[in-house]
Amino acid sequence: MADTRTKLLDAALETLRTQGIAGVSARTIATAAGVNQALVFYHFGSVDELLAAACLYGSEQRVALYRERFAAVTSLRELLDLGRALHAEERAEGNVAALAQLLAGSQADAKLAPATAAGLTLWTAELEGVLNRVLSAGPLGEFVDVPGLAKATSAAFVGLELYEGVDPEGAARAFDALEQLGALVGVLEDMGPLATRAVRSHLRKAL
Amino acid sequence: MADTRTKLLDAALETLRTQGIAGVSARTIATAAGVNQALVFYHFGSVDELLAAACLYGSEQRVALYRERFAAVTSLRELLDLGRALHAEERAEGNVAALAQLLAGSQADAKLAPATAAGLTLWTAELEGVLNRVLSAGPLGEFVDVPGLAKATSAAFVGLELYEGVDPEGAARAFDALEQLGALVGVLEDMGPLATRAVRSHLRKAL
DNA sequence: GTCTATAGTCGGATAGAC
DNA sequence: GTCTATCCGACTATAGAC
Repeated sequence: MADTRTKLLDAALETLRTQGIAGVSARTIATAAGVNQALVFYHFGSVDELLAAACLYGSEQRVALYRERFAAVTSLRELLDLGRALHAEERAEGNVAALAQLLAGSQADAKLAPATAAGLTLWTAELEGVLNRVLSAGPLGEFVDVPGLAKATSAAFVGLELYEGVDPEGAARAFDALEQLGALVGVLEDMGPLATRAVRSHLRKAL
Repeated sequence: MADTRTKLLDAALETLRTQGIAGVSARTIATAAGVNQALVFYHFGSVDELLAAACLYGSEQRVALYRERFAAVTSLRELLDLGRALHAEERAEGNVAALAQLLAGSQADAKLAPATAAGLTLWTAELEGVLNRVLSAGPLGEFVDVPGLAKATSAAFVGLELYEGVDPEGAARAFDALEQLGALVGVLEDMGPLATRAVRSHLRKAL
C-alpha cells in the first residue's frame, strides 16, 4: 500500500489525464487519491507544487519504463515502430497526456513551467541518445541537428496526443504520414555506398 | 466600435492566450471585454458555447489573413519560410495559442471538442492545398499522404507553440531542425531527372 | 440589451483537535 | 500525519429592474 505522498502524486497525474488542467484542484486530486484535501497542502504546500512534483515523478517513471526499449533500437525503422507502440501505450494510461496538460497550464502559470520543461527534457534526452546512434553515423548525420530534432519530436508527440483527443482517425492518419516520411528518410540511410555518396554530395551543394 | 458579441469573442481569445484554459471564466472574459459578466450567458448561453464560437471565429479570421500568402507558395522552400513567419506572427497575437489551449481543454470537455476540431480543420485544409501543389507533382508525390501530412503539421505546430512557452531557445532549435529536415526533402524534390528517377525507383522497391 | 443582485457551489488555504 | 471545521474569494447561472 502506497503512502499518502505517493497516492497524491499518482492521483495528480490521473486527474490531469482525466479532468485536464482546468479540472485539477486540491479537492479533485485528494478525492482521486482517497485522502483528505488538507493533505495536499501539508505534503506539498500548494496545488502547483504538487503538480510540479507529479510531473517529474511521472516522467521519470515512464522514461525508465522505456529505457531498455530505447536502448535496443538500432535503425530508424525500429525507432518508428517504437514510437508507434509508445504512442499507443502512453495514450491509454501514460504520462504524455498529463505532460500535455501541464504544458498547456505552464503557458499562464510560471511556477509550473520549470517542472514541465524538466519532465520534457527527460524524454528528449532519451530520444537524443537513440537518434545519435541511428542518424549520426549514417549519410544524413551531418545534415541533421540531433538535439533539435529530439525536441521537435517530443513537441510533435505532444501535439499529436492532443489532436487525438478531438479527432482520433485524423490523428492516426497524421501518424501514418509521419511514419511514411520517416521511412523515406530511412531509405536514404539504407542506400548502397554509391547512391549514398551521390545524395550526400548533392545535399552538400544544395544546403 | 465593436458590438458586445464581438467584444466577447475577441476577449475570449485574448483570455485563452493570456490566462490559459484554466483561467477562462465568464468573469475573466467579461472583464477583458469591458462588459458585464451576465452578458456572456445572454449572448452565448454558457462559457463553453462562447469558447466554441470564439474558436471558429478566431480560426476563420486568421486563416483568411494568411490565405493569399499560402496561395503564393510554389515550392517547399517557400512553404518552410512561410511556416517560420507564421509561427512568429501567431505567437505574438495569434490564434494558435488559443487553439492549443482549447485543444487541451477539449480532452476533458466533450462540448469543446467539435469546435476545436473544426478550427483545426480550417488550418489543415489550407495546408493541404499548398502541400498538394508543392509535393504531389514532384517525385515524392506518390510516397506522401498529403492530408495526413497536413494534419501532422498542424499538430506539430500546436506542440511547438506549447513547447515554446516553457523553453523558447529549445523551441527555436527544434524549429530549425525541422526546417533542415524539410530542406532535405526539398533537395530530393529538386534533383535532376536522372537522380530523381534513381531515388524514386529505390523508394518503390524499399517501401 | 444591459445592468444589479443574489442563490448556490466549489475553490485555496489555514487553525486546531486528535 | 491525518482529520474536521471554517474563512473567504471566485465561480456559473438566473431573476428582475431599467
